[in-house]
Amino acid sequence: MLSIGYIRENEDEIRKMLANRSNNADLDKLIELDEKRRIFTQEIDDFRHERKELSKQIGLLKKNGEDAEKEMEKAAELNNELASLEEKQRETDEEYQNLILTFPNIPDESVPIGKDDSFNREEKKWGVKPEFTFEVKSHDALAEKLGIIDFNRATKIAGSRFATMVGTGAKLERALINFMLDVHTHEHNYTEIMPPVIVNSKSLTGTGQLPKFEEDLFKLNYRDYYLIPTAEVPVTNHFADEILSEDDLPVKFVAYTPCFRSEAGSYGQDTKGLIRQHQFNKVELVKFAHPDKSWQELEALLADAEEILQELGLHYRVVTLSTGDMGFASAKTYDIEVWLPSFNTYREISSCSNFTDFQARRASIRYKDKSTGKNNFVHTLNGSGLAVGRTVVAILENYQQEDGTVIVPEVLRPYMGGMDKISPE
RNA sequence: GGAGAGGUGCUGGAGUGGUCGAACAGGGCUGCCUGCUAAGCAGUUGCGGGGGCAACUCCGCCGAGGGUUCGAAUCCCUCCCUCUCCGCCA
Repeated sequence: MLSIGYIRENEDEIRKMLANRSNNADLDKLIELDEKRRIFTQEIDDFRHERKELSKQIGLLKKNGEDAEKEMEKAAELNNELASLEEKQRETDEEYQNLILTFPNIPDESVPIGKDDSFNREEKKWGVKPEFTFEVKSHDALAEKLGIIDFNRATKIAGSRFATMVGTGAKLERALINFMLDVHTHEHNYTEIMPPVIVNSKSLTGTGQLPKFEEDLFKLNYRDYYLIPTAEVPVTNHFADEILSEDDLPVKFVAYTPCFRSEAGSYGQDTKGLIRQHQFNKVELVKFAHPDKSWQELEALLADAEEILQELGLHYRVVTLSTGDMGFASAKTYDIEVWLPSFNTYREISSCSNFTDFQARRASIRYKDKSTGKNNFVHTLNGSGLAVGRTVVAILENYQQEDGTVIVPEVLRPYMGGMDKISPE
């Protein structure tokens, strides 16, 4: 959420920002509602003040055994007027709240301006594209031949966009999770946490998935419950409605969770294989940072995610998402895209963002400034470190051999009982 | 799921209709004192919002939302959460 004070004072900048993001949030309406809301608030405050004074008088009069009829009538009249004002304010306020929640975060100046992903800026490449002397197979073809992923049975028991990992496939998935968690906890000093994977709508509003993106979520038919689309939701909300000590910043968490996405609106895209699933595993990095430090924390976060790919020996590039391609809550997003030979392109495997105070404001996550004693909003950041399913895809495709076997990257072998090659089960 | 108890400020804990944003204690902060530590003395100490250049001032907040009343932390209703016992269960 943006600060209404900032919006009021920087109307032109906000208008330009919305255009850059191709967002049609109604700024004029917001400003109008804000003014209305403040006028109502003022009037209601005045009425309440008057009523308070009257009530005090009534109390005193009654105590002295005097007649307070006149005052009580006056107070009842006041209450009538108050009630109608309060009703109007309630409506205005609700409309205002609903509207301001649909305003996206302001992109950082370093973000390229453009309407879609063609305006994303490539920042760097790491490693080299693997060369193949034979025709490469797609990961799903390889996995089926090896008998390590069963797509058909997953479809039978759940539906499309699900997969069952079998034998070495399941072991590879688990090895990757453990490897990633170990690197981030032991080498990068993140604290591992395992949060609920079901959350309420308040949490989803806090991180920005609601109210605008409800159709992307799986809503449970029980209470106000949703399956998480990413660990960002429960982990960022870990400190919702709390005030942290300045000395505790930055707080760094790493969480492994399954993630659930409806993938509404992606019909026909990536229908084959593991790329786009309703359920997938992800190791997520989340930081709560001091506002003065969040940009350097973003660079560090990106480096932490990159290291996983480097240790796995996977070729990738880093791009900065353009204003039109970046997420609603983000001020700046780096995508790490891994090379996938069968697609002959780079595909997103991690997304690292600085949300500045946008989520902190929605979820009310603050820290107490030591020098001023004031409470300020922290900055929140997160990034995949990494999406596990897509890492499996990248390993299968990049390490495939002509005979259909797959070499296990060295760093994973200790996690796979020493296995150095995946052969047919 | 059943029976009972309870949710108050950083913490403990008073407060059952009127001047209570809330006694008291602890903690924190600031002075004084002090060889160090501890103790002592005095003061201070919640969050959000509106108005004002400012000193300041006004409104809201005692789990959440409704209701009764001139007036609610206090009374009533609904919900959420916590604790104890029982049932069930991994």
